Amino acid sequence: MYICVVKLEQAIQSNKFKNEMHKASLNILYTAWWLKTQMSKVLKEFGLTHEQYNVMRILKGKYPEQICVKDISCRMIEKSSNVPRIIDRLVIKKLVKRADSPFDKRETVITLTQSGLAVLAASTESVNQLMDEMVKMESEDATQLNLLLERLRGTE
Amino acid sequence: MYICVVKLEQAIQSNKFKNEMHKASLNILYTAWWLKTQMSKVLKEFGLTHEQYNVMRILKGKYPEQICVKDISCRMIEKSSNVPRIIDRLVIKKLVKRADSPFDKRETVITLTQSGLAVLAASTESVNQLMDEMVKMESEDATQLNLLLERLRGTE
DNA sequence: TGTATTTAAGTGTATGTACATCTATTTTTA
DNA sequence: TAAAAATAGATGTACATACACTTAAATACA
Repeated sequence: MYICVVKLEQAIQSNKFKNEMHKASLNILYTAWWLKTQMSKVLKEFGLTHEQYNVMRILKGKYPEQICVKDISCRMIEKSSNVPRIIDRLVIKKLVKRADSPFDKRETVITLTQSGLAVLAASTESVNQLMDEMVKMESEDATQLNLLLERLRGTE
Repeated sequence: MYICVVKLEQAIQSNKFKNEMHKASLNILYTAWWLKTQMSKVLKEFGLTHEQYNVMRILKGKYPEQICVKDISCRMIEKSSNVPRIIDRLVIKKLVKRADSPFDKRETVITLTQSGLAVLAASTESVNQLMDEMVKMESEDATQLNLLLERLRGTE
């Protein structure tokens, strides 16, 4: 499916919004879907899903330290992600390794493999390139956007 | 799982952002997940998922006119939604009806039932109430947010 | 110290997404 | 007008989400 660049009204074929806040909610949901879809296209070339990529990024953030499943979960953007299952698929592709924690036998610790590091580096380069091409926004606008999103969630 | 109100850095336990735009992307994804999760809690009381609710809202927008599956699809926020399957579940719950189109035998037309209308009205009231309590934002801020999201997607 | 509680991870199920494919139609066009 | 192309919807599969439940291990505490 081809996704052309369109305003929200065109994208969802509606201009009946209760108010600006209602429109903003739909705009956030649509923009999130748009971002994920664009990124997924690039990641697919590396055989990765958006969520698998997210887990790998988190592992890279601590590399070469090992990190347990719970600590990955609490760093996920979507908190209800089922991390053990995402890891299952990364293990099959030999991009990460599972091991028992030496400190707590309940925990499983995960590490990127050499192959995982390589795939992550290559895919990250493609993703960054896509973002540079796709997202046309000044740094000040991005800062303002961050401010407004935090305000919306009531964190200030 | 309890979702407390937190800044992005706390939410994903990271403050390593490549730049403000990178942070904004993650912020959009997180805020979208947060909005969906909060709404889903309310909708669950009515036995509805976020996507089922979205389909019903679209049907309401044209009611009492019937509308075909394709026209629902192109109004969905997430364009890759598998609308026939969402409708399957609404049919089982007798909230919508399927019928053959009299104009084009390939098409299936969908309408809300009386029960569907009632459930939609009640759930919409709850959702609106939630939004009023949850989202603390001035109308001017919402307008600015809409402007920035459109700018990010390159539609101006 | 022994029992109760909590915690970590994994697993089962219903729902949804992303994408490919199939069938029945309608539209195009040679 | 007959064959080819396009379209609408349904369906199959892999992956993910949301949430409940299980098991094993660690921690709390009586």
